[in-house]
Amino acid sequence: MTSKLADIAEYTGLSISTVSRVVNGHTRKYRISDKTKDLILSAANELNYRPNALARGLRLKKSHSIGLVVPDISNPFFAFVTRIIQNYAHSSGYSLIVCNTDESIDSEKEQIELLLSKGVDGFIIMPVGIESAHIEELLKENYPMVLLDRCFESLNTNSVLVDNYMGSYTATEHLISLGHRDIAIILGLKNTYTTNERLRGYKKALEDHNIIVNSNYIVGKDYRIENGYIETKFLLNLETRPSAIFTTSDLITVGALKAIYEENLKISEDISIVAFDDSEFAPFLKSPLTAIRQPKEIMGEMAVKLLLADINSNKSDLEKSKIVLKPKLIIRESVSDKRVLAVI
Amino acid sequence: MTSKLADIAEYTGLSISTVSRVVNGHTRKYRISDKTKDLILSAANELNYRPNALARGLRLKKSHSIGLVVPDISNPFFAFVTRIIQNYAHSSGYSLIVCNTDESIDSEKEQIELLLSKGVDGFIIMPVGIESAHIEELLKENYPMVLLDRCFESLNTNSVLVDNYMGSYTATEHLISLGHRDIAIILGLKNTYTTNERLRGYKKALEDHNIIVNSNYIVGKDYRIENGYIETKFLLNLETRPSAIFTTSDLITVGALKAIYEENLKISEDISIVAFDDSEFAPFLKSPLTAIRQPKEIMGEMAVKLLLADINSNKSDLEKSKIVLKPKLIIRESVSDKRVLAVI
DNA sequence: GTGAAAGCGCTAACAA
DNA sequence: TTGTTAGCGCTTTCAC
Repeated sequence: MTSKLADIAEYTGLSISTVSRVVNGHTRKYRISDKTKDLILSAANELNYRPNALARGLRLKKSHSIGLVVPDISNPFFAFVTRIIQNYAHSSGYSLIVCNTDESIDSEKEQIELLLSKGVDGFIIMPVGIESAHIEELLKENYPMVLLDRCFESLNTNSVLVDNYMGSYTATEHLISLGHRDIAIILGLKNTYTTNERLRGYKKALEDHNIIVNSNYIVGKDYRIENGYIETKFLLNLETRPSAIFTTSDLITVGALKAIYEENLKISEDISIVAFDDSEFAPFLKSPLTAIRQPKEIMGEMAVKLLLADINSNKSDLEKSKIVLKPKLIIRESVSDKRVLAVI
Repeated sequence: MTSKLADIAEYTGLSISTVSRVVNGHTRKYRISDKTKDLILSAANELNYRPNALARGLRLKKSHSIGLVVPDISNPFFAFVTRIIQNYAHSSGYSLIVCNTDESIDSEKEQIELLLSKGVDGFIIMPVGIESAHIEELLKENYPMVLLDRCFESLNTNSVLVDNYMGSYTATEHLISLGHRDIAIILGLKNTYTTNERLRGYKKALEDHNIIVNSNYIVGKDYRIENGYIETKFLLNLETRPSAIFTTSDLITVGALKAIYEENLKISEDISIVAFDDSEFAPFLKSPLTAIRQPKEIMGEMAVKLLLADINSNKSDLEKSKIVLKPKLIIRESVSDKRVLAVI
């Protein structure tokens, strides 16, 4: 049903090369006559011609597709960013091959290898973050790449990040400013740049306000709902229960909510909460959630922009850009004002 | 840095064909000696061999990738289903090329064309639904395909659906059973199978309980938050305001919530709501949301399963499967019991 | 057991 | 202004 260049060539009595030139719009460059051009174009239409991207990619060593590696595409944050990336990439003529790693480093390596096989022109990676050797490899071989949302301190890569340190500092300081001193933090995946930065911001805010860091209040190990649930359960049953919890990712927040309501506690009244990552639903929760909002659309667009620049630059020694965006505290009602209570 | 078959052939002094046979695991079939096999395998490793999927695909006319066409990947429902599909496809040896249509039929046609160019082995499509000619085309040319979440009455395709009629009937009947008679429905995209079915279920439930259908109460035109917001605003300001609203998709629900709280109304007390599509956040909303839950994981897995069966069947006259799954009503607290109020 | 060679559909350097 | 041809990396038939 679908035809190839040779079919059109035969049909029109012209050569394959001429047909190729016309269907690729190189008519000017090769000074193809209008007659020939029209003939070929209508034949292409007639014969239902569809270019074969595999053949084209093989020949040109360009597939016009980019590989997206994401930890969990069902997580609202990643889902949103993925949509932005898809849209922007598509409008720039690139398709997206999407790979989910489920936060597994082995899966991540495997997926990258696969994408390499598929001949993607570049990568946008939201890495698991606990290991970087395979990313370094990519870097050494000069594959166009940008790291998104998470990066490695030790690696000089293109990256688009949110200022995790600042976001975390702001969130913690907000709590402190409302009189909280017993503040817990539930962290995501250990030993990653993102987690380290968020922890650093938390600690620094406490220290700056002369609050001693309580290691019992620093918990968590990954980004799943269960982690949020378990750690919140733990915190709520501590002898000296914290007055506030800082959840460092949206799925952790869901787990925390689950645990809090299960314990029949009221948010704000009994326990305050501030979340990293804002959600569409945040304003409509029982206790509208005070949250750190990340500029998701900008992150997505910026990542594609950077990647395309990288792809289209021939110099391998192109400067790498590290773009850090500022998150924003959205104050709602999930944090109690302990100062008022003290006065009463 | 990366090598090809010819490099290994040269390195080992063997021929390209032998190398190909070994790296593809056809050693038995061709009775390759163990010595040769080991030699080649270690050379492949040494030289960092990576198969070129483009060349392979060109030769075999199989790309081991499948095209996923989705209306809005940032919508939690689609995001979740996409993750399931990605995981299952990957574990079956297939990559996913993901295309977002933003509910635009033109975009959908374009994306399908593009996927065809890329030589995908099959399609999983969640179609916009207002037009089917391009899908029919695919069908005629015998491309493996399954329609997911939405389908066309007129087309005999593989499809995995939720029983929209029943879900809608159940939701509406639930409202009626609690004494509601003025029930509005906010619909998604017009003239699509899904919307028609949901409307049909709503109407039938009303009719079965001798409630006259009020056309003022049937509103909505697409799946965006704004649609939910605008239509809810409209409904709430009607002279005879409905006592309950049935929102037929999760983004519509978000918009409805926004409008309701903006009008300073209390859910349940002032206005009841039941939603099609359950959300992680639903239990933690100000008014925990009564919702119709769709079996998302099953839908995703089933779609891949069906597609792989289609891909691997050589007979073009393979029976098409239409799988209809049952949704489930999750009762929470967003619907008031009007019967009690009447008694009081 | 292994190799030579054709060809998948396309592009571009070179020729005319 | 158009055509001839080599070759991208791979699989597989046919030959030995």
